[in-house]
Amino acid sequence: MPPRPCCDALSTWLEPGTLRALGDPSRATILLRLAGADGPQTVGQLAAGLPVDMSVVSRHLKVLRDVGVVTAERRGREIRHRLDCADLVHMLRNLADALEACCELAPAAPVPLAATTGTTPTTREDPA
Amino acid sequence: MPPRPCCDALSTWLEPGTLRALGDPSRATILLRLAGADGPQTVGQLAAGLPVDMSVVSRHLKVLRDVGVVTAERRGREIRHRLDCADLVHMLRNLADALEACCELAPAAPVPLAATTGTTPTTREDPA
DNA sequence: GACATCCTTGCGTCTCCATGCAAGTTTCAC
DNA sequence: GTGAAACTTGCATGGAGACGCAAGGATGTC
Repeated sequence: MPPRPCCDALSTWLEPGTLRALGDPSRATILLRLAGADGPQTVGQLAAGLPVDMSVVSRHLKVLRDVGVVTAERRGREIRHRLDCADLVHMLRNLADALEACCELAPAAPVPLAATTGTTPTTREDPA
Repeated sequence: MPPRPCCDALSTWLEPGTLRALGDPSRATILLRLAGADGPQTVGQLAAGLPVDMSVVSRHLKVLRDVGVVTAERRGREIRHRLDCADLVHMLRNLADALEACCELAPAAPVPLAATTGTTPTTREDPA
């Protein structure tokens, strides 16, 4: 089978490393706290609200830094962490686009007639 | 700290289970093959091009079905698998939007004016 | 019915990783 | 210098999961 353009894009943007980093519940909680905080957070601040040791939080933050989702800046004794969403948002949107393109090209059943895949099933709905 | 709207959305769309399912290299390969194929693929077809046992592919497909990324349809002896991107694309886009909103609200540097690092900020209503 | 094909599941193994504790490193205060 | 605070890292442990093999359904063919 010839390679498809959508497949190239998909292989580019489907990054198991980044997705796995986001796929851990503890790291997801840390991301949520970083997102909900009023500014950069220290390791101690993040660990204070979590039921795990500070060393665990430190290691999770390293994983998140390694995939570029979090950046850190030394400030005296403290190290202030903040979300760095730009690359991640870019990746997620490109991944979504690539998936959508692939699914539009490969419908469920082999199209028997000129059945256009007209309905774009992008149900936009957000929580309250 | 008070919850922010973007944080609510983020906690809604940051699904560790789905992200973890996508975060395995073998499963990513399976997804790529499903995306690049010309139509629904059987377990045997998918396993044929992978260096793992068919039972492994079968289990990976079950994981992908459980998170709604892949659907299966029995066809005689065979079970035809295909990508089911709609929900995943929806999730990825909402996750990207939520992340972007959070990062716009929490810039790198803390707010200079009248924002002492105390418990001052109570639910700043965001423009977005 | 018997048999083959396609796939799933039970089981044992092995690797990875999340975690906690303790020790080490870096920075600031004195 | 000494000491404290804020993190990081080394080490051990427990659990989850990825894998292969073999046995067990499910379905079609004869």
